[in-house]
Amino acid sequence: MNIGAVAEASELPTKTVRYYADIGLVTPSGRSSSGYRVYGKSELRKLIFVRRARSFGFSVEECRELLGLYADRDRSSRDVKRLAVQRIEEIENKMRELQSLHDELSHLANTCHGDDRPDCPIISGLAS
Amino acid sequence: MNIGAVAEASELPTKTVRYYADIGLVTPSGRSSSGYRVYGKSELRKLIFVRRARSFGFSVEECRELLGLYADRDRSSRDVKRLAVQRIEEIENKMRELQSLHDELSHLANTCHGDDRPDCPIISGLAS
DNA sequence: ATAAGGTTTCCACTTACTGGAAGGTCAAGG
DNA sequence: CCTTGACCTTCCAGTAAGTGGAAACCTTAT
Repeated sequence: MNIGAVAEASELPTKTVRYYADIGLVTPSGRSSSGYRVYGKSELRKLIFVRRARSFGFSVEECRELLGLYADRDRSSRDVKRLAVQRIEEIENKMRELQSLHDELSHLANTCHGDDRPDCPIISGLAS
Repeated sequence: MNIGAVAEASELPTKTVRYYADIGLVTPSGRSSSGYRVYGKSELRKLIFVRRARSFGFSVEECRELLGLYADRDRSSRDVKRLAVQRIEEIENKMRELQSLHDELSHLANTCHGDDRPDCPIISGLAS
Protein backbone atom coordinates (compact mmCIF):
# COMPACT_ATOMS: atom_id res chain seq x y z
CA MET A 1 0.00 0.00 0.00
CA ASN A 2 1.20 3.47 -0.87
CA ILE A 3 0.59 6.38 1.44
CA GLY A 4 -2.59 7.49 -0.33
CA ALA A 5 -4.17 4.07 0.00
CA VAL A 6 -3.31 3.64 3.66
CA ALA A 7 -4.45 7.20 4.34
CA GLU A 8 -7.83 6.48 2.82
CA ALA A 9 -8.12 3.13 4.55
CA SER A 10 -7.25 4.65 7.92
CA GLU A 11 -9.39 7.73 7.28
CA LEU A 12 -6.47 10.02 7.99
CA PRO A 13 -5.17 12.81 5.75
CA THR A 14 -2.09 11.84 3.76
CA LYS A 15 -0.20 14.69 5.37
CA THR A 16 -0.95 13.30 8.80
CA VAL A 17 0.23 9.81 7.90
CA ARG A 18 3.45 11.33 6.61
CA TYR A 19 3.72 13.36 9.78
CA TYR A 20 3.28 10.25 11.92
CA ALA A 21 6.06 8.63 9.91
CA ASP A 22 8.29 11.67 10.45
CA ILE A 23 7.85 11.61 14.21
CA GLY A 24 8.28 7.86 14.30
CA LEU A 25 4.80 7.13 15.61
CA VAL A 26 3.82 4.79 12.79
CA THR A 27 6.67 4.10 10.43
CA PRO A 28 6.11 2.53 7.00
CA SER A 29 7.19 -1.08 6.69
CA GLY A 30 9.57 -0.04 3.93
CA ARG A 31 10.19 2.04 0.86
CA SER A 32 9.65 1.18 -2.78
CA SER A 33 12.58 1.31 -5.19
CA SER A 34 11.52 4.83 -6.10
CA GLY A 35 11.37 5.94 -2.48
CA TYR A 36 7.61 5.70 -1.91
CA ARG A 37 6.55 4.82 1.60
CA VAL A 38 5.11 1.31 1.71
CA TYR A 39 2.62 0.26 4.37
CA GLY A 40 1.33 -3.15 5.34
CA LYS A 41 -1.74 -4.39 7.20
CA SER A 42 -0.09 -4.04 10.56
CA GLU A 43 0.73 -0.36 10.00
CA LEU A 44 -2.79 0.22 8.79
CA ARG A 45 -4.10 -1.28 12.02
CA LYS A 46 -1.80 0.99 14.00
CA LEU A 47 -2.93 4.07 12.09
CA ILE A 48 -6.58 3.27 12.72
CA PHE A 49 -5.73 2.66 16.35
CA VAL A 50 -4.02 6.05 16.56
CA ARG A 51 -6.88 7.86 14.82
CA ARG A 52 -9.35 6.42 17.28
CA ALA A 53 -7.15 7.05 20.30
CA ARG A 54 -6.59 10.64 19.15
CA SER A 55 -10.34 11.11 18.79
CA PHE A 56 -10.61 9.95 22.39
CA GLY A 57 -8.37 12.82 23.35
CA PHE A 58 -5.18 10.87 23.86
CA SER A 59 -2.17 12.99 22.95
CA VAL A 60 0.28 11.78 20.34
CA GLU A 61 2.73 10.92 23.10
CA GLU A 62 0.06 8.93 24.92
CA CYS A 63 -0.68 7.19 21.63
CA ARG A 64 2.96 6.27 21.43
CA GLU A 65 2.75 4.78 24.91
CA LEU A 66 -0.51 3.03 24.11
CA LEU A 67 0.97 1.68 20.90
CA GLY A 68 3.81 0.26 22.94
CA LEU A 69 1.35 -1.52 25.22
CA TYR A 70 -0.63 -2.60 22.20
CA ALA A 71 2.42 -4.08 20.55
CA ASP A 72 3.56 -5.85 23.67
CA ARG A 73 0.71 -8.16 24.61
CA ASP A 74 2.62 -9.31 27.66
CA ARG A 75 2.02 -5.97 29.34
CA SER A 76 -0.60 -5.74 32.02
CA SER A 77 -3.87 -3.98 31.40
CA ARG A 78 -3.27 -1.94 34.54
CA ASP A 79 -1.14 0.57 32.65
CA VAL A 80 -3.74 0.98 29.99
CA LYS A 81 -6.55 1.43 32.46
CA ARG A 82 -4.52 4.04 34.32
CA LEU A 83 -4.23 6.10 31.15
CA ALA A 84 -7.90 5.71 30.34
CA VAL A 85 -9.11 6.68 33.80
CA GLN A 86 -6.88 9.72 33.73
CA ARG A 87 -8.39 10.73 30.38
CA ILE A 88 -11.92 10.24 31.73
CA GLU A 89 -11.24 12.56 34.62
CA GLU A 90 -9.83 15.18 32.29
CA ILE A 91 -12.89 14.89 30.09
CA GLU A 92 -15.17 15.32 33.08
CA ASN A 93 -13.30 18.44 34.17
CA LYS A 94 -13.46 19.87 30.69
CA MET A 95 -17.19 19.22 30.57
CA ARG A 96 -17.78 20.96 33.88
CA GLU A 97 -15.84 23.98 32.64
CA LEU A 98 -17.74 24.05 29.40
CA GLN A 99 -21.02 23.77 31.26
CA SER A 100 -20.38 26.84 33.36
CA LEU A 101 -19.08 28.71 30.34
CA HIS A 102 -22.22 27.75 28.51
CA ASP A 103 -24.50 28.81 31.32
CA GLU A 104 -22.85 32.18 31.78
CA LEU A 105 -22.70 32.91 28.10
CA SER A 106 -26.28 31.92 27.38
CA HIS A 107 -27.46 33.99 30.27
CA LEU A 108 -25.73 36.97 28.70
CA ALA A 109 -27.05 36.16 25.25
CA ASN A 110 -30.60 35.75 26.55
CA THR A 111 -30.60 39.13 28.20
CA CYS A 112 -29.18 40.77 25.08
CA HIS A 113 -31.91 42.23 22.91
CA GLY A 114 -29.67 41.89 19.82
CA ASP A 115 -30.98 44.88 17.97
CA ASP A 116 -29.53 48.21 16.88
CA ARG A 117 -29.33 49.66 20.33
CA PRO A 118 -25.73 49.98 21.46
CA ASP A 119 -26.37 48.73 24.98
CA CYS A 120 -25.31 45.13 25.24
CA PRO A 121 -25.35 43.01 28.38
CA ILE A 122 -22.78 40.67 26.86
CA ILE A 123 -20.28 43.47 26.53
CA SER A 124 -20.98 44.86 29.96
CA GLY A 125 -20.99 41.36 31.42
CA LEU A 126 -17.56 40.67 30.03
CA ALA A 127 -16.29 44.03 31.15
CA SER A 128 -17.47 43.81 34.72
CA MET B 1 1.29 51.56 35.78
CA ASN B 2 4.19 49.44 34.64
CA ILE B 3 3.65 46.08 33.02
CA GLY B 4 4.02 44.13 36.27
CA ALA B 5 1.36 46.17 38.01
CA VAL B 6 -1.15 45.95 35.18
CA ALA B 7 -0.42 42.24 34.83
CA GLU B 8 -1.23 41.67 38.47
CA ALA B 9 -4.29 43.87 38.36
CA SER B 10 -5.63 42.10 35.29
CA GLU B 11 -4.64 38.68 36.59
CA LEU B 12 -2.68 37.95 33.44
CA PRO B 13 0.96 36.81 33.21
CA THR B 14 3.38 39.61 32.37
CA LYS B 15 4.46 37.68 29.32
CA THR B 16 0.92 37.59 28.06
CA VAL B 17 0.41 41.32 28.51
CA ARG B 18 3.59 41.92 26.55
CA TYR B 19 2.38 39.49 23.92
CA TYR B 20 -0.93 41.32 23.62
CA ALA B 21 1.03 44.54 23.16
CA ASP B 22 3.16 42.89 20.46
CA ILE B 23 0.16 41.72 18.45
CA GLY B 24 -1.56 45.06 18.93
CA LEU B 25 -4.49 43.67 20.90
CA VAL B 26 -4.01 45.92 23.93
CA THR B 27 -1.28 48.48 23.40
CA PRO B 28 0.22 50.43 26.30
CA SER B 29 -0.83 54.06 26.50
CA GLY B 30 2.82 55.02 26.18
CA ARG B 31 6.40 54.39 27.14
CA SER B 32 8.41 55.83 29.99
CA SER B 33 11.59 57.74 29.25
CA SER B 34 13.52 54.52 29.83
CA GLY B 35 11.32 52.55 27.46
CA TYR B 36 9.05 50.84 30.00
CA ARG B 37 5.52 50.14 28.80
CA VAL B 38 3.06 52.40 30.60
CA TYR B 39 -0.56 51.40 31.05
CA GLY B 40 -3.58 53.41 32.18
CA LYS B 41 -6.96 52.49 33.62
CA SER B 42 -8.52 52.09 30.21
CA GLU B 43 -5.92 49.53 29.11
CA LEU B 44 -6.38 47.69 32.39
CA ARG B 45 -10.10 47.46 31.69
CA LYS B 46 -9.39 46.11 28.23
CA LEU B 47 -6.99 43.50 29.58
CA ILE B 48 -9.55 42.30 32.09
CA PHE B 49 -12.13 42.23 29.34
CA VAL B 50 -9.83 40.13 27.17
CA ARG B 51 -9.00 37.72 29.99
CA ARG B 52 -12.66 37.11 30.61
CA ALA B 53 -13.55 36.82 26.95
CA ARG B 54 -10.68 34.37 26.45
CA SER B 55 -11.92 32.30 29.38
CA PHE B 56 -15.27 32.21 27.58
CA GLY B 57 -13.54 30.60 24.65
CA PHE B 58 -13.36 33.61 22.37
CA SER B 59 -10.23 33.50 20.23
CA VAL B 60 -7.78 36.36 20.30
CA GLU B 61 -9.10 37.54 16.94
CA GLU B 62 -12.64 37.45 18.26
CA CYS B 63 -11.44 39.43 21.25
CA ARG B 64 -10.04 41.97 18.87
CA GLU B 65 -13.43 42.22 17.19
CA LEU B 66 -15.22 42.36 20.52
CA LEU B 67 -12.85 45.02 21.72
CA GLY B 68 -13.70 47.04 18.64
CA LEU B 69 -17.39 46.76 19.47
CA TYR B 70 -16.63 47.49 23.07
CA ALA B 71 -14.73 50.66 22.18
CA ASP B 72 -17.39 51.87 19.80
CA ARG B 73 -20.54 52.17 21.87
CA ASP B 74 -22.48 53.26 18.80
CA ARG B 75 -22.32 49.76 17.43
CA SER B 76 -25.42 47.63 17.61
CA SER B 77 -25.60 44.76 20.03
CA ARG B 78 -26.60 42.51 17.13
CA ASP B 79 -22.97 41.92 16.18
CA VAL B 80 -22.05 41.02 19.70
CA LYS B 81 -24.97 38.65 20.10
CA ARG B 82 -24.10 36.96 16.83
CA LEU B 83 -20.62 36.19 18.11
CA ALA B 84 -21.95 34.97 21.44
CA VAL B 85 -24.59 32.70 19.93
CA GLN B 86 -22.00 31.23 17.60
CA ARG B 87 -19.76 30.51 20.59
CA ILE B 88 -22.63 28.89 22.47
CA GLU B 89 -23.33 26.55 19.58
CA GLU B 90 -19.67 25.60 19.39
CA ILE B 91 -19.65 24.92 23.10
CA GLU B 92 -22.73 22.73 22.81
CA ASN B 93 -21.14 20.75 19.99
CA LYS B 94 -17.98 20.31 21.96
CA MET B 95 -19.96 19.11 24.96
CA ARG B 96 -21.83 16.56 22.89
CA GLU B 97 -18.55 15.24 21.51
CA LEU B 98 -17.04 15.05 24.94
CA GLN B 99 -20.11 13.26 26.25
CA SER B 100 -19.89 10.47 23.70
CA LEU B 101 -16.14 10.25 24.18
CA HIS B 102 -16.73 9.98 27.88
CA ASP B 103 -19.38 7.29 27.53
CA GLU B 104 -17.32 5.16 25.20
CA LEU B 105 -14.18 5.49 27.22
CA SER B 106 -15.80 4.76 30.56
CA HIS B 107 -17.50 1.74 29.09
CA LEU B 108 -14.11 0.45 28.05
CA ALA B 109 -12.55 1.31 31.40
CA ASN B 110 -15.35 -0.39 33.28
CA THR B 111 -14.94 -3.61 31.38
CA CYS B 112 -11.18 -3.56 31.88
CA HIS B 113 -10.15 -5.63 34.87
CA GLY B 114 -7.00 -3.52 35.27
CA ASP B 115 -4.81 -6.26 36.62
CA ASP B 116 -1.74 -8.06 35.40
CA ARG B 117 -3.49 -9.98 32.70
CA PRO B 118 -2.47 -8.75 29.27
CA ASP B 119 -5.97 -8.82 27.83
CA CYS B 120 -7.38 -5.34 27.83
CA PRO B 121 -10.76 -4.29 26.41
CA ILE B 122 -9.54 -0.72 26.08
CA ILE B 123 -6.79 -1.74 23.75
CA SER B 124 -9.00 -4.07 21.73
CA GLY B 125 -11.76 -1.47 21.72
CA LEU B 126 -9.44 1.12 20.28
CA ALA B 127 -8.07 -1.33 17.79
CA SER B 128 -11.39 -2.51 16.45
C1' DA C 1 4.70 11.10 -25.86
C1' DT C 2 2.28 13.45 -22.90
C1' DA C 3 -1.00 14.47 -19.39
C1' DA C 4 -2.89 13.56 -14.97
C1' DG C 5 -2.32 12.37 -10.60
C1' DG C 6 0.42 10.38 -6.82
C1' DT C 7 4.60 10.92 -4.21
C1' DT C 8 8.96 12.94 -2.40
C1' DT C 9 11.42 16.54 0.53
C1' DC C 10 11.68 20.87 2.58
C1' DC C 11 10.14 25.13 4.50
C1' DA C 12 6.87 28.09 6.45
C1' DC C 13 2.73 28.97 9.03
C1' DT C 14 -0.82 28.13 12.43
C1' DT C 15 -2.62 29.35 18.08
C1' DA C 16 -1.65 31.62 22.02
C1' DC C 17 1.41 31.88 24.41
C1' DT C 18 5.87 30.43 27.53
C1' DG C 19 10.77 30.12 28.69
C1' DG C 20 15.24 31.84 28.65
C1' DA C 21 19.32 34.77 27.74
C1' DA C 22 21.65 39.14 27.72
C1' DG C 23 21.35 43.45 29.13
C1' DG C 24 19.23 48.22 30.80
C1' DT C 25 16.70 50.65 34.92
C1' DC C 26 15.13 51.82 39.49
C1' DA C 27 14.78 52.16 44.56
C1' DA C 28 16.69 50.98 48.93
C1' DG C 29 20.40 50.01 52.10
C1' DG C 30 25.24 50.37 53.62
C1' DC D 1 28.80 56.21 45.77
C1' DC D 2 28.08 51.47 45.16
C1' DT D 3 25.81 47.40 45.16
C1' DT D 4 22.02 44.31 45.32
C1' DG D 5 17.74 42.71 43.83
C1' DA D 6 13.62 43.35 41.57
C1' DC D 7 11.78 44.91 37.50
C1' DC D 8 12.00 45.97 32.74
C1' DT D 9 13.66 45.57 27.69
C1' DT D 10 14.39 42.89 23.20
C1' DC D 11 15.12 38.84 20.71
C1' DC D 12 15.25 33.88 19.86
C1' DA D 13 13.31 29.46 20.25
C1' DG D 14 9.99 26.13 21.33
C1' DT D 15 5.35 24.10 22.34
C1' DA D 16 1.06 20.47 19.82
C1' DA D 17 -0.29 18.55 16.02
C1' DG D 18 -0.55 19.19 12.16
C1' DT D 19 -1.63 22.09 7.40
C1' DG D 20 -0.32 24.40 3.14
C1' DG D 21 2.53 25.10 -0.68
C1' DA D 22 6.54 24.65 -3.96
C1' DA D 23 9.60 22.12 -6.92
C1' DA D 24 10.71 17.93 -8.58
C1' DC D 25 10.26 12.93 -9.31
C1' DC D 26 7.35 8.58 -10.34
C1' DT D 27 3.54 5.84 -12.39
C1' DT D 28 -0.21 4.82 -15.24
C1' DA D 29 -3.25 5.47 -18.99
C1' DT D 30 -4.35 7.10 -23.33
